Order: sequence, then structure tokens, then C-alpha cells
Amino acid sequence: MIFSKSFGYALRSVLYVALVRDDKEKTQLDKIAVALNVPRYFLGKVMNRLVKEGILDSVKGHNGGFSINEITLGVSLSRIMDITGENEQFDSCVLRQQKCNSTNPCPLHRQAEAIKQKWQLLLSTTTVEDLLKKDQAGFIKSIAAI
Amino acid sequence: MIFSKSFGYALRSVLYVALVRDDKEKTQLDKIAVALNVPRYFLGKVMNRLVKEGILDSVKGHNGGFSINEITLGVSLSRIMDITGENEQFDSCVLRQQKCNSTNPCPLHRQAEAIKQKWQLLLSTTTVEDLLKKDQAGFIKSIAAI
DNA sequence: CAGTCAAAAGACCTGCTTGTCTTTTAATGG
DNA sequence: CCATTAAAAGACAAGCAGGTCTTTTGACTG
Repeated sequence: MIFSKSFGYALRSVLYVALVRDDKEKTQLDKIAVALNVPRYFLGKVMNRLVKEGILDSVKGHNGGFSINEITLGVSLSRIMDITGENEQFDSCVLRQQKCNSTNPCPLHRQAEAIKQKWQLLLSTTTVEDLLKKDQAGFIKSIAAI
Repeated sequence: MIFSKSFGYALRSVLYVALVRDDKEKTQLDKIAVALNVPRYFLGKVMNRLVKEGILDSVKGHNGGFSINEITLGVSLSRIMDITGENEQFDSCVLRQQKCNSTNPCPLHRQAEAIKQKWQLLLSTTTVEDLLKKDQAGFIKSIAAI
């Protein structure tokens, strides 16, 4: 399992916006891109999809920027994956055979299925809030890591 | 975890060549490509790498083709991954952060690390022979599945 | 040793993800 | 109501995986 850059940017951005929400309410794209060390314009498009899907709010112009809303903290990682188009990872065979299922398994089907299920459980039950709370583990400082 | 097409083709081809070795000793690229329903020329390059790395033998010309050798059956899946360039999957962060490790973990580091280790154990300890033996499970018919 | 057969090598194309830059749209503050 | 600010939208380019086709190399066979 390795996620797309889009997904990584999306998740880290949501966490970042949620984290800095205290100071000023809104966070600008420029600030996020710098903090996360991520390409600005590309990130803009990712953010845009998050806004369209209601995961974040945005305001244009003076004092504009991105902010969390009522649903942000409850959003699951799977939901973000949907938005960044990640889910073929689970729909398709590890070996990328077109026809692969329990009655017609690829050589790694059973083993892969077991591990896939672990991921799916993790991703569907973990929310943005969960990740923020769990930060006792200390990853927040590294969201913005180079 | 989702493998490249190259890896899927490589693994299935090795298994296929090992399986049909009884009839005639050598198996032609054309036959493999048809049986596995895989693009012929692209497969040719994958096979080529396997031969260069010693995983399979090949002979050109009349009655040429691919065949297994002394080491084929003992080859681990990790070894095949090396050859098809898969191992960045394990070297790099799930979220594709450049700097991500246990002291500076990304938001999914720990969970991903646990699952990665399962894969690595599986892939480093499973050999081509293991997969062939385990075929009681009945996946061989599906190597060639459409 | 000439013809044939099959792998190897190399040129080229396509689509997708990622990344960059410019222009447009919409807020807000003076 | 105009200037400024920041997101949205759109055009464009690079890089890579995957795929196709043609030419070259080398082995066997009659």
C-alpha cells in the first residue's frame, strides 16, 4: 500500500488546517504549501476538491483561506481516499489480474486479501479527529517535515 | 500494497514456465503471452530482465525459449520485486513524505509500518516453489485468467 | 553454410500523475 | 466603487509506467 501524492497532501493539509484553526480561523494556501513543503498550485487543486466535497470550507479574497467545518473532524480516511481517487487499490487484484476472486484467485490472493482487510478497517474507522487526538505519539510536528 | 504490472507479469510467467516444463523443456514468449493474456512485447522485456538476473534461462533461435534453472524454484518473491523495481514501496513513506521515520513519523507511520512488516515477511520467505506447492488452493488455473 | 526461428535491443507512442504558470472570479476594506 | 487579496479555473509541460512495432543478434537445422 502506497498512497498517491494527492492523498498525502490532502490528509496532511486537512490536519494542518484543523491544527492551526485557533489563531485566526482561516489558513491560506500559501501558508499551507510552505508549511508542508508541497507544490503550491498542485496543492490548490487538491484543496479545491476537498472544498467541493464539503470536507473543508474556503473563502476567496481579503482574509480568505481555508477552514474546517462541522463535518471535517468526523471525516474518515476512506472518505478522503474516495476524493483523491485511491480506491482502485482495494478494488483491484494485487497482481493486477483482471479476473481475480476467491473462486479464481491469483497466486497471492488470500494473503493479500487478509492484509487489505486490515487496511480497509483502519481507513474506514479512523477519522481526522482520531489522528489529531492520537498526536501524543508526536507526528504533528512532522506533517510539515521536509 | 499494489504491485506494478511488471511484477505481476514476472511472477506469473515464472510460475507458468515452471509448470509447463515437463512437455518440452522450453516455453516460447508467444505461448506465455497468449496463456497469460499479457502484452507480448512488453512481456519480452520483463522476461529479459529475469534472464539477465539468472532467474530463468533463455535460448534464441530454433527450439529456443525460456526455461527454469537450478535457482528458479528457490527464488523469493522479494527477489523478483528487486528485479522489477518494486522496493521503493517499502523504502518510502505511505504518504510519500520525504522525511518519515520512527522519530519523525507521518500520521500513518506506525500503522503502515506494522502492515509493511507483514508483507515483507511474506515476500521474503515465500519462494516460487512454495507457491507451486501450495497450488492445492487452486490458483494455477487462474495465472492465465483473463 | 544458408534459411529460419525466437529472443534481445531499440525507437517510439500513449495515458496518467504531478507540477507550473496565467487568467478569472469573488470577497473585503478603504 | 475601486483596489487588493486569495481561491478557482484553465492551459500547458515533464516524467514515468505501460504498451507497440521494427531491427538486430544468435542459435539450430536441413
